[in-house]
Amino acid sequence: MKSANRNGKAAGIRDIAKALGTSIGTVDRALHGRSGVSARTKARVLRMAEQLGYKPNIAARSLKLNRSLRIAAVLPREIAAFFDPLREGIRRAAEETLGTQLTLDFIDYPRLGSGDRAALESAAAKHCDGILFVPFRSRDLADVMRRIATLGTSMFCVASDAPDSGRIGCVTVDAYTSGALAAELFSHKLQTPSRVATITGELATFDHAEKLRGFAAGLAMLAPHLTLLPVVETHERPEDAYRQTITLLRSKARPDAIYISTANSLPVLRALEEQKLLGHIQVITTDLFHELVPLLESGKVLATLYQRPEAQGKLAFETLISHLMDEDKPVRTHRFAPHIILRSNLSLFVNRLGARSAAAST
Amino acid sequence: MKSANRNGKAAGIRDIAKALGTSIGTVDRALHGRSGVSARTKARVLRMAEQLGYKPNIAARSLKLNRSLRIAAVLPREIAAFFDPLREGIRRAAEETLGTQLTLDFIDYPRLGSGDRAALESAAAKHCDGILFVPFRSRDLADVMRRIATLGTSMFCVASDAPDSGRIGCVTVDAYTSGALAAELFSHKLQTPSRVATITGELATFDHAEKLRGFAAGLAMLAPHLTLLPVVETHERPEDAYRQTITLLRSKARPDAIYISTANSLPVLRALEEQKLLGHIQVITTDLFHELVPLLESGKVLATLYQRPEAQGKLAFETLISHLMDEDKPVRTHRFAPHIILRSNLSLFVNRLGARSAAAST
DNA sequence: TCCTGAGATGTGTACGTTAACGTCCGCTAC
DNA sequence: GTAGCGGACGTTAACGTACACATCTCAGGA
Repeated sequence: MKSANRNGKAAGIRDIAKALGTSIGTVDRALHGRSGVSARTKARVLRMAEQLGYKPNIAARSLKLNRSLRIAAVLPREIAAFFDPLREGIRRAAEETLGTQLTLDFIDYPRLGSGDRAALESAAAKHCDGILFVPFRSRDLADVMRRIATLGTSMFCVASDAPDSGRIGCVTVDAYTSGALAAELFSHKLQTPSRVATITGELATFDHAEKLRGFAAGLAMLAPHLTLLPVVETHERPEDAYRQTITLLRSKARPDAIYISTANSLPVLRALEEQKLLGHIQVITTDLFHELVPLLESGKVLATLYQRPEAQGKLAFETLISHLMDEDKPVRTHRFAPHIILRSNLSLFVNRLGARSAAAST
Repeated sequence: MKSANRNGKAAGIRDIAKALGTSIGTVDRALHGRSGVSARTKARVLRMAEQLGYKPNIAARSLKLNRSLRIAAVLPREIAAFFDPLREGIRRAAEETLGTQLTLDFIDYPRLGSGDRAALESAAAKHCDGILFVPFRSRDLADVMRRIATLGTSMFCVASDAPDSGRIGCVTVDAYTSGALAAELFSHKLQTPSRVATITGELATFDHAEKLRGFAAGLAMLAPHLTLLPVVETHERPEDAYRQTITLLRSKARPDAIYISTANSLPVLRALEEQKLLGHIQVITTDLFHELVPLLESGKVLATLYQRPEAQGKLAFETLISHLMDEDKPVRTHRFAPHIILRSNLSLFVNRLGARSAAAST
């Protein structure tokens, strides 16, 4: 409305200078709070800028500054169903980033908990401006993280948080809520007294512990008729997960429902299928991948809590970049609401897996 | 990786020229497919560009081109709980838009179906490059839309679709899925034969009809034990909604569950409360606003299907802009997955309402 | 009185791209 | 033979900003 004053063109720094009969150098100094301007002149410039509705031209600025940023994304290859889309989200966000010449390196390591430290070190050796990574077993990594942070690299967490590690921010699903949602869904579906079990990855990972906390709290509040069995911790090892599930299913206190709070749910589902219990035990899983689709379609899995890896990657990257471009801008840590995927809305999410569908089938 | 070849700086148009011993003018013509370059030279330029990993500097381009776009967002004031955040999403997206000097006009009209045509005309009179708006009763508006579109203004739909209206794209929640989700949630909660009712706004609005189609299909597929009562159409008039609900609740075939597929659910909820049926009849609503919060917290409303107005606004704006900046880029129409809000994840969404909370209470 | 230094202000260049304009050259029609 | 023309290419001036540098002013000490 008022931003264009005279002729429809937006006011620039030289318009301010002209209006004040001063030079663009002075205006520049005043606007940026640099030294070398008298208080009086500075005030006049700021007032005139306000009056003309001055908005800096970001294109011109970033052309002039011509910054270059180097970002590394240190992520595990496994679980691909989660980390591939997360990488894709980062890649897409990077590609849409304007105003800076940026180099994005993906540094992969085999699995969560295996090679992450080394990968982090090698990323640090490249002297990046920022590193995106997953703080699995956060306490073990906190020292490395803090060291890298003091070297001037901004550390940013995705997929799990690591409080008190020198990280400048993080983007995760709200883990507590994930757990609570699973509990609430069970509370609606199971209307008679039942036993529910939880199978998790690594309790030393902040977000996994949070999920279980949320689940237990949700059960306590919404479903007093549901009994929570002791947690099963798989440490993300498929064989362990399978064996522990078999043991669980053969135990006297066999659960009527299972909440799998890690994306590594396949071994558990395999055990359930082999014991012919799929469809008889209510199951809520975490995240989405192709093997899960038919199970959701047939109702053998009640729901899955989708952690929106692509959206996480995108937002994490954008937040990190925005911090690097503008140091004093406060960095928020974002907590995503997980998507509840049921049969009815499954198709909307399967489309996103589509691209990889062909690749997976070869 | 390979994008920076010699010294770490990315290759520019003049690097290509230098490498080829030609001029930047020629390179520019070749890269943009303009006339005035021989086929041979053009091929050499393109090859060298590829080889050097040339990426155009968008900052420089947009600085030079210095385009200015004028966008109008034609939206109703009612229902504020939906359209205020939608506006906010548009505003925020506009503010983050780089590379163009844009003017964004918000043109408001009282209510859906009341003043929308006039508002649309007044927006068209401003000769905008693009218009964002809500095609309520799409068939009635199709002729206006087509006419404006032929005048060179790109029409873009939010919140509902209007197929075959000359619109260049749209962003909505997947309405069919919304309805199907409501049905699925009821199918889990109501495990004995029951009657379910639907209360909608305007069946002539594409998305409202779709929701009911999805709801009916979901019931048929997942819950044969649930009987669907005839639809109640409120035309978004609060008094009608209230009266019709009272009639419904007093009828012999009183429903055990109600799906309200319009954001205008307050009159219905008031009727339910007055009849002391809140908590006894399962209710699923659409969208989120402050009055709904205590009802969800207490379990009197089972769930609400959140249409993510802010995200819709943001994406709609971004898609429209991206089309206006780059004509030949194909415009996708986006279908959002609605968020299922239950008690457990309510807090994550209430935070977004927070800012308006204070304003609403004054 | 002149010199010095510091603070205040003006000037000019560069960032990479675009597009208007200028130049060269070979061809054709007279 | 030459004027006219058009295709192929080179040159250059912007776009708005940031910053290094030049210039100016004025106070204070020698």
